[in-house]
Amino acid sequence: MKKKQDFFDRVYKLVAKIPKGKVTTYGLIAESCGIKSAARTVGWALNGASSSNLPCHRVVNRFGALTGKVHFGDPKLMEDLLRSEGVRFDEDGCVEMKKHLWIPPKVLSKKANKKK
DNA sequence: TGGATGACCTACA
DNA sequence: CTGTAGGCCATCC
Repeated sequence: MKKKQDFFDRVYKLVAKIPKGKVTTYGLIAESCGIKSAARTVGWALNGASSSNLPCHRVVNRFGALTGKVHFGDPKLMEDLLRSEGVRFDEDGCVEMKKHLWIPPKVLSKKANKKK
């Protein structure tokens, strides 16, 4: 059962590669891992990331809302971190994905090749 | 081994 | 267009 560990590793690496001041979504991470249908599992991966040095605060849901802020221990800390990086928040408490949404190169190539 | 849960997303009515 | 239901993958008990 080391393969599943590999899945986690993918998410960890991706999250760790997220540029500063940018945010990504679970769906994109899941797709980058090869399974867009496993967006939920991605959240689980981050669940363990909460205990790691990974910038899980850069990972948000499709709406750009900090869904896992509670798992950080300090919701305001998540906002503060993103704000510190230059990320702007909406009045709804969502991140400006239009300006800070970061998409993994793999997905970018795939989508580009897929001719959306 | 099997059932239940989870920081989600997509599809259909 | 809005709302509801289902599904997918992995981990935990």
